[in-house]
Amino acid sequence: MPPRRSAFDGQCFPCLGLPTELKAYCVPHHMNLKQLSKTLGLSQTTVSRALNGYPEVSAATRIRIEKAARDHNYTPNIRARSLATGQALAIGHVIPVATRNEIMNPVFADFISGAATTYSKHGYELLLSLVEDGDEEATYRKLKSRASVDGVMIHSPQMVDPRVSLLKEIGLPFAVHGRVSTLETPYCWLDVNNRAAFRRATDYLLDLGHRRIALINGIETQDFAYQRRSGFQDAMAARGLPIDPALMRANEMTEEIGYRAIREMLALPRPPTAVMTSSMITAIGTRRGIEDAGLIMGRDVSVLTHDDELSYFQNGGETPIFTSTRSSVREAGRRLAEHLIYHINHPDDPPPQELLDADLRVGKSTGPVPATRIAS
Amino acid sequence: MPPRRSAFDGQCFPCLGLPTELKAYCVPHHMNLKQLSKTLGLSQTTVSRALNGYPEVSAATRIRIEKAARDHNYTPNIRARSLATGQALAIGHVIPVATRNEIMNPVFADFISGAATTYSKHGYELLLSLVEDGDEEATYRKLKSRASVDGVMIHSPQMVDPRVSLLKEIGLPFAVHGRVSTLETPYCWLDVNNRAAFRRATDYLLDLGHRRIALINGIETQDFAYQRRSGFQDAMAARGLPIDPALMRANEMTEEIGYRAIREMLALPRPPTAVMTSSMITAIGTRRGIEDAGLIMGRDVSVLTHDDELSYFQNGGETPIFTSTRSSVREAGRRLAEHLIYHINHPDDPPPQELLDADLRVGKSTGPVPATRIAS
DNA sequence: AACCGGATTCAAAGCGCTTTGAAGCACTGC
DNA sequence: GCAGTGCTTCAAAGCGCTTTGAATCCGGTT
Repeated sequence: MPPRRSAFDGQCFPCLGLPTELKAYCVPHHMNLKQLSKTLGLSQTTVSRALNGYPEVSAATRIRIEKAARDHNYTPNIRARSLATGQALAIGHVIPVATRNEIMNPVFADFISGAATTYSKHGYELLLSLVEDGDEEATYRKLKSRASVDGVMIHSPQMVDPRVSLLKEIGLPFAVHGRVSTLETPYCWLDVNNRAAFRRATDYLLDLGHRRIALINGIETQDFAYQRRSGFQDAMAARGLPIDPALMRANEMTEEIGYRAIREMLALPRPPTAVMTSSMITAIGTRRGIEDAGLIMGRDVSVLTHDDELSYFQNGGETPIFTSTRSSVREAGRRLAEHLIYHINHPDDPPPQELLDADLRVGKSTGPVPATRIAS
Repeated sequence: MPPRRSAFDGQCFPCLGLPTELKAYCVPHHMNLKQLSKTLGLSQTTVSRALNGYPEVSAATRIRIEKAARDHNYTPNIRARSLATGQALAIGHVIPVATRNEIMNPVFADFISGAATTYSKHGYELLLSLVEDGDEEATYRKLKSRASVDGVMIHSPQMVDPRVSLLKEIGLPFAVHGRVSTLETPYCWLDVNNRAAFRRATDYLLDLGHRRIALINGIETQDFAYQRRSGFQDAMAARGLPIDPALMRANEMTEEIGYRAIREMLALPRPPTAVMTSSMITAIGTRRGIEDAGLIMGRDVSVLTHDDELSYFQNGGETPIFTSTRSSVREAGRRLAEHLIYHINHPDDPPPQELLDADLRVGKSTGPVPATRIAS
């Protein structure tokens, strides 16, 4: 049996701590609309309208109200507002806490900090739900039935992703960071043109004379990883070149994995002359592997990576270290958040979709095939 | 001028998309209390009480109500509830997004996922605010005046931390993960006994015969780092041993920093025989540095680290790799969240405080001073 | 002088829930 | 037969806000 609580009644936290006989002295420190309008000698309607920017308030009154609001440090109680409007003014991010905690994926961190910028610009809050594997569905349902959020953001979409149909079923608006390629129906997404970007990047390496090109990819049930491999394959196929399975990896994108992969590949009878990786972090491991093998990146082995422009893993300054397909994940967060909010507020419009182009940016990590290997 | 919105009126998102003439057919999919009690032929009062576990409901009625709630998938609208109770049922985490984004600090990730467990157990939500440096104060004030949260969690407390007095001033309950040692007044915190742990750990190394012990610490404006250094110094001083400033570092706790630090120290005329680090991540870098120098960890150089039991950086299995002072940061998150919620609901009680003991766990990374160096 | 219409302002209803204070009910004991 | 007593249940008020529909004001017309 939970303890019984009485309503807030205007008392602030410090006052709640006062002995009972003194509580009467607690004048609410936090102005509410009723107080404010009484102070001003106006109705709540007028004050509310003035502060929300509606036109039917005279200029003089508006100025007076705005000043008073500032002076008394008034901010509308968001819970009350959302009850009245039916909007939660919050966006949910549901993160599975598997063995590998998605929350400290640096891509996630940058994306979310971009999205947060947009949220706060529009007065939305960010609700973070960390859930054990398997509780995800229940969490989405609860978010909906409690009316905790107006919509949710979907991270790391898979090739086949059950979340999309679930959310459509329960009627919770959502936006996908990436895409679910297997899906036909329209939904809100923002993605990088991974396939085209990797095709172009592969072409770039091919033009430099490389033929044995390795791909150290992310796990290929993830949509983006699948797309990148397709782009890679497209480019190779277009020139009628075979792909050596020994030069293809699909795994988590850690430094260590990048290191091991390149070490193993360099130990092959016919090692690659160029490597493409799906993440800066893997690329950094790759560089370490190349150096540890006594080779020089950009001369002996070329490295081309996708660069999410993570704030934590900058790709050099003016002259980038790694040649890369480049697209800011933070910017993606900002933009997709705009789309989601638009989608929430315009349910009748077709859901916003956006495909960003990743530009190819040449750095110091790529160069022509070393003369010694041209034969191979 | 913002678009005008009408209240929710029971329509769900898919129905909002229907052409106007069909909207009337939208029976609210999401049961609310009024509907539910009408269905049951009971008053809202009774239903509410039954579901909230109050005693004044007959057993038979309660069972009937609970069944109906389950059948209709009813969950109370959390916004309405919190308006009525005056509780927000949410906890805020305010994270500064500086150049180095705190959000992807693995310690933060584990702590927050521990805390989230507790939150959801108690029906609280987790509100994440990412703020630019300098906007922190404004954010806390806004959280308070909008009544968005019942309390906030303070991460990475500094030796002198302005957040504590700010929160006391605005009357927002808080809990500190760590402590602010300079502070006298009582507040809610949970900390590891860093000083004692590092003193004991140092003693352990001293007992193994080590005399030249290095400390690769976190930035020492952070309270925990200061405490650890104090513990280290205490132990050295207690045996009348001098500390070589060349063996003390205080920096971010990355792998790279650990690597560089040990490489530099091993290049000294009198290199250390043992190293203490403040984080597993630094320790991993240290190990790499030792190996790259052609030495063997645990034989040539001992390494002792603090182990937060991060899910992402496990310290081996049954037989740990690193000897460590050990305390689960995830467990800390769980417990401190309990404390914060208690504190919020019992403002008259003294704020909960807890000091966890970090146990010393012997692994393979430490051993007696190598014979060749005993002389030094 | 009465009337009109646009510009302002307002009182009241309602969002979905909790909680207060009171009422209904079936017994018990006198 | 009636007040007294628990045990259940209820109607209504209120949380702080938005929004509807109506009222008021005021200068300009008729």
